[in-house]
Amino acid sequence: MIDLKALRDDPERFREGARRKNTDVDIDRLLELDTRQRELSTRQQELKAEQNRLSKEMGPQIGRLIGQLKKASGEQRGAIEREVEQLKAGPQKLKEQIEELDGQIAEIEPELREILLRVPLPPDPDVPVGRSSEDNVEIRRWSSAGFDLARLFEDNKGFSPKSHIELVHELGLADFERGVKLGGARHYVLKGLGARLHYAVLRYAMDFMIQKHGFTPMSVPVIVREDMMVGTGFFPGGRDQAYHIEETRRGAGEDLFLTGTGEVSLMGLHQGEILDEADLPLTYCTTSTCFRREAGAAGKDTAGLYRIHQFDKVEQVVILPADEGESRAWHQKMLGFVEAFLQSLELPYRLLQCCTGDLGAKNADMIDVECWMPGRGRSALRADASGNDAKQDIGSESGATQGDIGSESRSTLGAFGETHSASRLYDYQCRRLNMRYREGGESGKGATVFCHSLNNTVAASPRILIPLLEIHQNEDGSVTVPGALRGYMGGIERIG
RNA sequence: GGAGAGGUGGCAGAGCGGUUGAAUGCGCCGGUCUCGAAAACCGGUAUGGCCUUUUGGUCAUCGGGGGUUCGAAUCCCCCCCUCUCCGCCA
Repeated sequence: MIDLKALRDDPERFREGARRKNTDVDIDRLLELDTRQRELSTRQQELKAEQNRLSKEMGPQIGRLIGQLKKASGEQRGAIEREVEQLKAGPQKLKEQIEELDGQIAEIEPELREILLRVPLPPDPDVPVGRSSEDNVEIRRWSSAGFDLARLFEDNKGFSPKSHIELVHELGLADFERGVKLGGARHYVLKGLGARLHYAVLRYAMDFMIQKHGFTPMSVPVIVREDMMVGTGFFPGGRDQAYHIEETRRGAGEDLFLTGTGEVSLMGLHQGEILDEADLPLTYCTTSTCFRREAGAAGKDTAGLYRIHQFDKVEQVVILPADEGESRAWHQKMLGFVEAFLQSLELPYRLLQCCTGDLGAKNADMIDVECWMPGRGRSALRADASGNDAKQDIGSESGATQGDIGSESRSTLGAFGETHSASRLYDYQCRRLNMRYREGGESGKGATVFCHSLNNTVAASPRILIPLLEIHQNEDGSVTVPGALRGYMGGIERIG
């Protein structure tokens, strides 16, 4: 949530921010409602002050009269009762006026709140302006020795690559048919060494963050209250993306939601708390199962492990004092962790500076990491082999960007595919979550300040298995397990 | 799942229709005393909003929401959470 005061002071900054983010939000309406709301509540507040004053006076008087009433007889009673009624009449009028204002305020509040929750955080001035992911700007790319991203996979390795779909079929690592039988479309089963590889990546990613970078591991709920979804900024905008557990429909409890990322619970941990500045920054990581409805993605990436309803993800989150420099520095650090992680797995990747149109409401800045997927961006020719829908063109949807290799050969193209996303949010999330710290430490008298937060993926599997299998495949159809994972695979060096 | 007890300030804990934003203790901050420290004593110590140039004023908040009342931490309703006992169980 943005700071309403800041919006009053400089509405143009937020109008421009929304424009750059390609977001349609009626800021003038918000200002209008805000002004009206403040007028009404100021007036109401004055009435309440008067009411409180009267009440304090009347309390003892009425108490005394009621005492008399008990002892009084017949005629006296009537006189006393009338006196009490008279006393009550004054505040009664105030009460009616207050209630009327209450009604007026209640009328505008939901709309005000709804708009306020949707006003995006303005992007930082150095974020390139653009409309969609097409306008994202590559920052740098990395590739392991012996693999040249400027050349085709074939030219690098001397053979034509298989897609991960073919590989998991042939090596018996996944079972899509039974996944769909169990959970419907976009479900899958990882089996045997496929499952083992999945867990190996997750455990390695977790240890990487804990042991190398001192992050605190957490095991957190994936079922959360609506507050948490709103507080972390996923609602109301992303309501369609979350699975909704409608407990109230069975007449009990409150509705709950399945989280689409560990970020929700990691950030929600300290909701409503005032933290000790000495404890900051808090650095947390978690492995959690993530659930996404993929609403609006019908027909996209229907085959394979790319876009699915359920996956596991190691997520990193940092909560720090409010400081732009710190925020920027940590953003780079968190990206650095991911780069080192991918390099240790010998997975070529690139960093993409997301443009303003691709940021989402809560980010001031966002940098995506995309891994090179040699089997991606290929036409139906190959996908056909796995018995899946032959009409789709896997390379043309958002989230994947065609390699700039310039080859016309459809069977050997390859593409980058998004595997990580590093967000910098300033106080947008912490303001919603009411998560603060006291300046100058625990015993200080400093003001309470909203924390800043950042988050980034460490590894999301099975999506990360796509480059892992495709990059490390061998000509004989086997896949070499990168050295970093062997310890988590019982020493297995090669699959198949 | 059944029965009961409870949720109050940083913590513990009183209050159970009016003068209570809230006793008291602990903690914390400042001061007195002291060469210094401790002890003792004195004073201070919630969060948010709105109005105000400063000073200050005012409203809201006693798990959350709604209601009764001139007036609610206190009464009523719904929900959430915690604890105890019984039952069941990974």
